[in-house]
Amino acid sequence: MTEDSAQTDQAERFNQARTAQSMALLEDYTEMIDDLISEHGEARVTDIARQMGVTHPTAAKAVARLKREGLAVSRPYRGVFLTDEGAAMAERVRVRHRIVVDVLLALGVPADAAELDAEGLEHHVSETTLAAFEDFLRRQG
Amino acid sequence: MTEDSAQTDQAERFNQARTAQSMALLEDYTEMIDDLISEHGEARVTDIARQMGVTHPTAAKAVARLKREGLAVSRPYRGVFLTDEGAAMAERVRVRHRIVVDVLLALGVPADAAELDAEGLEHHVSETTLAAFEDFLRRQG
DNA sequence: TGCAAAGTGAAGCCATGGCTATATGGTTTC
DNA sequence: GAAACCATATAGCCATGGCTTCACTTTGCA
Repeated sequence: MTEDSAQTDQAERFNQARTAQSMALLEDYTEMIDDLISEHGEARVTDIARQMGVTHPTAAKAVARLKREGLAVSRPYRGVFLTDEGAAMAERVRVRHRIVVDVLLALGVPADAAELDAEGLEHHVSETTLAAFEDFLRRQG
Repeated sequence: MTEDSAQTDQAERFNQARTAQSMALLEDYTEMIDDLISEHGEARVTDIARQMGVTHPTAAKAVARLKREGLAVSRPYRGVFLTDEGAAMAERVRVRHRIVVDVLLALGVPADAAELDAEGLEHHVSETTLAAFEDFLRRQG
């Protein structure tokens, strides 16, 4: 019984980690689109692709998925724009990224490594952990 | 130029985060196999599958990949065993997992959330960041 | 105004990591 | 020793996220 639920728990952890990485792409793209719109007033598929380090078709496919999920809208040969939901996600992601980087810096991680690792880490930080991070940063001053 | 290299840098970060997750599976499986051998003297595909929360064929496919990468060996209808390289990886993963959990706990993350998030986070912690984590834990006492 | 370059879209390929279903090899038990 | 049951292997399917190639708009400039 104990052993059984222990196994289930661990399997659930793995499963959760796996599904988290499925969200990661959406989060990265929404944040990138938000960045591009802020900086250049629009987000073209080509720009998204270059910034993400992938080819145009790959970016286009990702945009299609964002549209399917209701996070973005676009018209053929026009730029990509975020829905309210997409913009909210981008904002959440940005805040979380900032917090993760700040925590790493506070722990003594060099700035470049902090930025580098944060890109991978941020998608696996739960709400609970994020809240703890914020508390920690507040205590640190 | 500045803008160009900035783009390249960011794209590289994303690429690195993507390849990191390709290692994640290997790491999880080697660690799991190591655990099973320690506890039960052998690692059967069925056990691996149950522990990882996947079906047997999925686990078998993963084991095939481990063998291809030189991390594990197995003979048909016999258990799976780690090579020296695989065992070294398992050990590294175990140590890193422990450190990540300890850091989260030190930051005030609840124990269950720490374990849960560590499963996803650990694969994105670079050597540099890990070293900083260790220093931090030493300073904390 | 028209044409070339650049951006976009569509189709089709590959690898990975899931799954189900089916066949076959081991083991245990009677 | 044979049968039944469990473990393993194999085959084939799906979705995702990369890629290349090719066709078609847009756009900008001569």
